[in-house]
Amino acid sequence: MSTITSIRQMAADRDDLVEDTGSSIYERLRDDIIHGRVKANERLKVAELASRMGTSTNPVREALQQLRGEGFVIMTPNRGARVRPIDEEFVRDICEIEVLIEPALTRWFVGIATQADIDELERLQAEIEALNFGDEMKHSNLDLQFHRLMYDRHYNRHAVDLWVRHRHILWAISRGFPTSLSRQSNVLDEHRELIACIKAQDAEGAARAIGRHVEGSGRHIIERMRLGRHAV
Amino acid sequence: MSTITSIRQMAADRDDLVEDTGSSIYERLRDDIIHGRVKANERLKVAELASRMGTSTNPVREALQQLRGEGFVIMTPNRGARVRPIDEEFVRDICEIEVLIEPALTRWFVGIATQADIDELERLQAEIEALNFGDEMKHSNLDLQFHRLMYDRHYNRHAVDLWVRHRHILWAISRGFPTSLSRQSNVLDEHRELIACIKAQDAEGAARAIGRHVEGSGRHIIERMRLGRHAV
DNA sequence: AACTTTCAGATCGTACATTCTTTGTCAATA
DNA sequence: TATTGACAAAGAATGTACGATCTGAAAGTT
Repeated sequence: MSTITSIRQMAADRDDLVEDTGSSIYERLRDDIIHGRVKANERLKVAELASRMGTSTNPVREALQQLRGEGFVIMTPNRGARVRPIDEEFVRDICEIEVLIEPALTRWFVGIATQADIDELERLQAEIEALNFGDEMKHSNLDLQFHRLMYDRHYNRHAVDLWVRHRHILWAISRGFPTSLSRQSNVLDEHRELIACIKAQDAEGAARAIGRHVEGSGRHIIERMRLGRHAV
Repeated sequence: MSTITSIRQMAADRDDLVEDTGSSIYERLRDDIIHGRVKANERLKVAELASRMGTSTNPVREALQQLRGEGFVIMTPNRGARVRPIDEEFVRDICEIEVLIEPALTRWFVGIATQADIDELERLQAEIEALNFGDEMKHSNLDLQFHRLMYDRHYNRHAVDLWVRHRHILWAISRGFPTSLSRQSNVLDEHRELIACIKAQDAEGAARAIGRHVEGSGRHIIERMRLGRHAV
């Protein structure tokens, strides 16, 4: 037993110098694409990436295939992979889809919400307001919990998965961007209105509120992208 | 060398009875999953698949990664891939998403449609009616052209890609299933109503029509799945 | 009975071979 | 002389083979 753990430890130590923070090749590549560290439509050469990542070509190839499945790279036969541009259009497209999906998920939630759910939403909202955008990471987590509480029990797993993926992407893009004061107050307002509608069993109102929420969030991200072009 | 070719030949011969029409490994795997030829949650072993496909393991691995990106298989580290169940729920989930997306795409199309577009739609519709569901493949192609004409120029490439993917999946599932007479007439009616709304510049009406179209199509596929559970 | 050891089966990583694309050079022609 | 075409060689993607590592379960040991 001790031998096994020591071997594992050695492997971990050996990789520390290449800074392998548990992040897989897939995640590193995706992050590079989302944050624009690789230019749009740039060609991704397997051998080059492999040497950069400190591995052989196979893991890179598989990561690229996965990214292709998710639409982050575009592959043409015998001609390799190119990065799909992650620009304002991309964000707008995703947000427009979410403007369609999230209201539907929310409408359904209004029908099944219990008092306990509402209490939990208000508790999270109170925590968010108390934090007041002090810690980006914590806020993001609370916000995630807030929306997850509404969507996680939905029967349409496919739609929820889509939402999760889109949220990951948007979060990765907007990470590091500061949230404007105006957007901050809007976020709080929209959450409060959402809770009020759920309390009043007003499904349509809740749907409209979440629609505005998503749209405002998207607009804010796009504005930030236009300003600070990757303040990594 | 001759040994290798003979081995390949053997593998090819063995698979000829499963019809190897030059289709890629990815497509074959995806087809197997969509058509339920591999059971839900079944484990997919690369070596086994490789020999079945008559190739080495690497192409299979990459195909699996791509399928993972698209959500058809679920992979856990060092533990391989499992099949994501493709059942009525899956179809319902996809259709519900399309019920949200396609009306939005259609609404936009009404705003940019030219007389030439309408003429082309009517031409395609006339062809569809003339064919009258005689040739499944031809009908599918015409129907694809019909909807593609409306969606292809949309600015939201992400939404259109999603539509294309979903349509491929649904088509793969419903291939081989006969279309009931009632559904046939409904399809024609819905197309006609759609064209009428576009002519009249009635965006909302067109959106409602396409919504009913998608919903009816989904319902029909699910009914067929319930009936012919193994008409492979 | 619980824990450890062992081993087969499968995944993951590396190295190499093959095939296709692309690029650059050189000669032939207008 | 400039342009085009063929052709060779480099570059890169795809496929094959094999070794290393991990998992799961069945054996044996205390």
